Amino acid sequence: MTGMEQSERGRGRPRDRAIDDAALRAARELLVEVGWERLSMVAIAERANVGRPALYRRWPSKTHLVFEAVFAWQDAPTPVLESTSTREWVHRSFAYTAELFNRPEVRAALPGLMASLRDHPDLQSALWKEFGRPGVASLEELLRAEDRPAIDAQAIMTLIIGACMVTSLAGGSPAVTARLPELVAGKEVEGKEKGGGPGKVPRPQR
Amino acid sequence: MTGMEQSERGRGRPRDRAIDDAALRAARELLVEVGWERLSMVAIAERANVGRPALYRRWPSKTHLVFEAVFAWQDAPTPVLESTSTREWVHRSFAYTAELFNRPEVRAALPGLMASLRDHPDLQSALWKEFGRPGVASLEELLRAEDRPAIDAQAIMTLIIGACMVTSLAGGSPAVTARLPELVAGKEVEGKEKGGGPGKVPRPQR
Amino acid sequence: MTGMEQSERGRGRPRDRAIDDAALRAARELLVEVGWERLSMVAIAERANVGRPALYRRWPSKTHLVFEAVFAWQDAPTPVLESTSTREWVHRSFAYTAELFNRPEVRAALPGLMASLRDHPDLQSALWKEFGRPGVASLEELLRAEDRPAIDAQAIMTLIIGACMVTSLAGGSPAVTARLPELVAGKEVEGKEKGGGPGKVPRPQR
Amino acid sequence: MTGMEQSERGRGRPRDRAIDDAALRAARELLVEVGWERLSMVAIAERANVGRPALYRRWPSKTHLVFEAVFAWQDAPTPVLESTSTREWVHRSFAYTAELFNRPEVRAALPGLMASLRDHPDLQSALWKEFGRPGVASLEELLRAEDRPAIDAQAIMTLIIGACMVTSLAGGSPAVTARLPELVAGKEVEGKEKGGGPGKVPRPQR
DNA sequence: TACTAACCGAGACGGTACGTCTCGTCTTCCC
DNA sequence: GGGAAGACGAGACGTACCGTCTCGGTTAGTA
Repeated sequence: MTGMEQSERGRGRPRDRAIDDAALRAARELLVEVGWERLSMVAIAERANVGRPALYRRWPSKTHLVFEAVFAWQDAPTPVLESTSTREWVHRSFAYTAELFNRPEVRAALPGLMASLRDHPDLQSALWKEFGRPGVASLEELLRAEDRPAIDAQAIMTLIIGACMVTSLAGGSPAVTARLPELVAGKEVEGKEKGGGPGKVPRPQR
Repeated sequence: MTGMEQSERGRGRPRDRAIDDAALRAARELLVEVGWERLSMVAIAERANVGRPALYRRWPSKTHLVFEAVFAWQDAPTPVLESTSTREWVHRSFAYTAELFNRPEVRAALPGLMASLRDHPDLQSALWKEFGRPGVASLEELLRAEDRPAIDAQAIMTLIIGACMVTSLAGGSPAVTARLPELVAGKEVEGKEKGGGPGKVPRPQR
Repeated sequence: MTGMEQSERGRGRPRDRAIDDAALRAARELLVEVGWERLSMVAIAERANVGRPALYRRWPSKTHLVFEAVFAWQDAPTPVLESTSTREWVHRSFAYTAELFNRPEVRAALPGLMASLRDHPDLQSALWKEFGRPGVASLEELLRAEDRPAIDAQAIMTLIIGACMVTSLAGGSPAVTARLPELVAGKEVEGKEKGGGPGKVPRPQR
Repeated sequence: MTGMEQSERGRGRPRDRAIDDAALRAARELLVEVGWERLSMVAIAERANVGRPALYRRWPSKTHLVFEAVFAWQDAPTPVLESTSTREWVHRSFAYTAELFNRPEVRAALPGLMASLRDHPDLQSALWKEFGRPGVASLEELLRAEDRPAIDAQAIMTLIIGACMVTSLAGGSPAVTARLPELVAGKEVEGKEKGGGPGKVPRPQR
């Protein structure tokens, strides 16, 4: 925030912000339409009505562009789930996470995200802190109130995210998907189940 | 007809199984060395001392080849886990799956493979049929013996695979990893959920 | 053992002569249909209902097969042209040669023939002796009778063959083609032309 | 008509003419060294230090490239022969064409080129238009001045090209070759065939 | 107002992988 | 042993994309 931006900025024609937006938008659209593998820079440039060098002036590679397109676009940062029990928390979290991972743009971006997670351990910890933290904190409280170890919070989160990821990427019958929350919520399966609450076993449809 | 279907089998020179093995081995090695992105069919063919057409005769695309290479269904088709209870089955399956997903070649291939799954629906169903099937069958029996719905078998498999995938790619502390099997196996298996304990009534927190 | 002919001839199954014929016929047909460049052994084998190895057992390469197909199939060796003047001889020879070079199988085979002529000087002299000799001899007589050098016989032959070759391979309007014999016959263009004899300018037909 | 057609020219990076030259030169060299059959686009690209796409950007096929390479229309587009009579024109044209068809690269390429002509009709017409056209126009003038039909221009060109092609590929004694121009030029050119002159009876030369 | 640096689209460049094709050989079963 | 089927290594084909580089032309801000 010093005065650097003056000598950096004013020389020559400034970059057209509209190109950034058009490119990112085009990348998101194409990601959904053709997938990560068949996404090409030339296609992005054409859809955005932009020259290819304009893209490379802004992002050093296709990967960088797509990553910004997907992740610098968070309209709603992980809502904190208000719940009164672990069971409820798990069901709500499952619903939210499943919806998130089944958005077409997330489905398209997931593999790339995972590849970068694997290759950049710093992103791994960042992910857990940023993405998981708020929800996990509230879950930990619930667990403590139920005399269960706080470490289960992250484990439950892992199960939920993993299951939603697999379902999103490799498919999975609705009957199976419907059983997942109950299995993770676990425990009082027979204790409270009777009353037809949220734990009611959904009818398999196929 | 005269039984022509018999003569259909032995016609022409049979394929050399050694080529299958050499190609799969080369794919695994290269996957670890250069990663999915820079893995090419010509490199596989060269390392395996094999012509490129011989590869395309066996696998319709790079994805199919790598898919088979990393999951190696041929020599050890997902060992059937002999267990006496759901709990034991889950623990064993977790151990096996975690080991599988932490092999370097699987870690290298997984994201790219998942990106390609979108374009190869046949692999999507193959994943479930070939990979999960044998173990799931034995699990279903155990579940039936414990009066639990058979559909849980696939759901449990989903939880295990998903959790191992997340752990493999996004990291995860050993303390968390160690809790996963227990959470999936559930607690009521042997003690039938004694009483009082954590299962009683969830107290509202906040 | 007794006679050598036994060990040479009688061992194993004798080759099927019908395969030779079918292959050569298929090669000729395909040559006409798709041309020398796109002619492939697999196509010949398929059309002849024959395995590819059976072809390689008989001919060491595609070139050998096609050459035999084209040249071991001469049904009528260069007819000797009986004429009473150089002019008449030239016109008749042009008609015959043009017809020959416009046969589809000759058009298809010509380039290959020329390539082998270029590469095998012995074929060159053989060609002139076998193909040109009979006609050239009669032309030399006619020339001598008209007080022209005998060497012109070969030169005239060269002009006729060359012109027909160019016309056959690269096309050429009928109006042009029709003028060729007159130009080669030369000389008495205005002297004897009047009487509407064979020198009359043919009408272009298309 | 606002002059937009002007701005059409300079768009994008202009093609590097040095690449055209390097590719054509490489094609000529390789043609002489390995022949038409074993000439490959990749070999041309390598020798010319050029990417393969750069070749396909310029020529739609190997045939087109070699066609241009051997006839080299670009730097010396069939020199117009300035002559004062048909006779002189024919002699000069024979000399030029004979030299052209005896260049090693032309001898190497001709048969393969002719085989490919069948599949590339555009080259067939190009051959007549680009190769024969300029000279034929000047010849037509000469013919008109001598009261001969203009159509003979193309016919004479056909005779010259054909004779040179045959001589180049199938050989031919020098004595025969030397007579060719005289036969095509005809004798009546200057003396109008009347009597005595050189047109009377051709003296045997050698 | 004029200069000038950085932008812009179009498109050529070298490099490289793709998946297909054909060649000539080799290998297996069947006759 | 001949014959058909078909796999094999080698390698060319033509296409697509990557990331870089020229082009000629535009668009600010500074002089």
